[in-house]
Amino acid sequence: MSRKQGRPKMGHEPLTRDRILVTALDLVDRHGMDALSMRRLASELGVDPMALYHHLPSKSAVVAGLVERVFGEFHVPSPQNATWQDRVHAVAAAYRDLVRSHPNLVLYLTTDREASARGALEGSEALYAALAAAGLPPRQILLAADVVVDFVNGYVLSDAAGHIGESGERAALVARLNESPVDQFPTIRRVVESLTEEELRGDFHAGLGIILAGIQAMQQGSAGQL
Amino acid sequence: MSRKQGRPKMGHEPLTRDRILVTALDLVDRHGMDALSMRRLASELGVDPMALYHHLPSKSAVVAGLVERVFGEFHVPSPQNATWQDRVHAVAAAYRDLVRSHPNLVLYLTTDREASARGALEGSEALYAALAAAGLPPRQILLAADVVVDFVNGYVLSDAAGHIGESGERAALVARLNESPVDQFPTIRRVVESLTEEELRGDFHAGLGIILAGIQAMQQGSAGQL
DNA sequence: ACCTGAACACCGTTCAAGT
DNA sequence: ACCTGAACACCGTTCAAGT
Repeated sequence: MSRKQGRPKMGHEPLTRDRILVTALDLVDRHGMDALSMRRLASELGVDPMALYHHLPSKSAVVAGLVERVFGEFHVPSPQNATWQDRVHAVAAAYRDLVRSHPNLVLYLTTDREASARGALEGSEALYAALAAAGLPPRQILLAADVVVDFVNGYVLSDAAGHIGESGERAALVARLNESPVDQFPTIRRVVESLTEEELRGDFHAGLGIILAGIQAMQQGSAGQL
Repeated sequence: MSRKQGRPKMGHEPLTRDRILVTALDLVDRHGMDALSMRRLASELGVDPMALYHHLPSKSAVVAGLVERVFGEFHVPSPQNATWQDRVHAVAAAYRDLVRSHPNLVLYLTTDREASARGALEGSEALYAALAAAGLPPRQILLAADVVVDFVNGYVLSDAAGHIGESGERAALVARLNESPVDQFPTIRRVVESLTEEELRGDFHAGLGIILAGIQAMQQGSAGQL
């Protein structure tokens, strides 16, 4: 009688928005965004596709719900006795790890402002507070925070794209480099050839460190003008 | 007899990969990614949907072709008598403008390494050369370039998302801030309330300036260690 | 070689109907 | 109130057939 394998669930537990989103997130984590369809999601829940529409108005609402849920898991660290630099590193790393835990959702996590706003506020507050502790005036806090956020979003996007496509971070670029005439792109060639595999890897905290040094330079520059 | 309005084209000019991509890019620029389907693209060209498959193997090949085409238009500026900082600003701004000219494609432009690799090489060479001119050793060139690239990608993504969704850059965040209890997010509140509308806007070159200051600090720090 | 048309296996969503 | 089932207007892609 059972049309599907071992699932003991008989469809008894009531369908809820939450149960739908949990299943959808699992589906996306396991099989990617392309696997997320209302029909497949419904069949995963053992339910008629149209039943979903009583809890979520559309597919895009499902995706927004996923982003919201994931950002709900974003618990911002606030290390004690830490420099403002360490606090920025901690928030940024927590965000990077959050996105890494759902790499198939990265495009939506970094892009859907509306759905991520609630969770993003907590991260922003921690970031702004760290920059305020560094002694920056409001306008510089805003500028500095934007740089950090844009960098981190760019990083996680490139990080996740590397995981989704099988090629390592720089593989596609190096492949094209090797296809090109040897007299082209001399600087890239020199850099790539003088570094080991290990040194070619990106470094999140090193990159962030450059930005924090720049923030410090900006702050000291403007303090000098006072 | 004519089923469509005014189009004088009779389907005479032969279907080519290039003609397909030009039409596809126009479709995406005008109506967004969702409007790009093989069937609609074919009807735009006055042709049977399956005709497309003789020139491009799949829809994803069409999208990759678009990315490739757009990056083909990426002509990297190399200003004369410019500081290395100005050269980085120029390359970054050219890339930003390129993406801005096709905002509906931003997700694919920033994400599809494979299709963008050819065009990205020219930008990278200019960037690496500028950083080499700044006196950085290879490993630092790589790290610094990654920071610049990740920042710029994060920026254009957020910039384009602002244009696609109608809300201005920070609108969603401020909206949620106003919905929240007034004792929450004190630092964000203080920053947002002390700035004018104008000062709340992001600033691409200011952000990039912070990063360049950080690069300079890193370089001087390591030079001091020699 | 290039284009067509029917067909297959999917989509998201609306609407009327069931309990 | 919540779920169902048929139906509509789409998809991408395969395959056999036309010229």
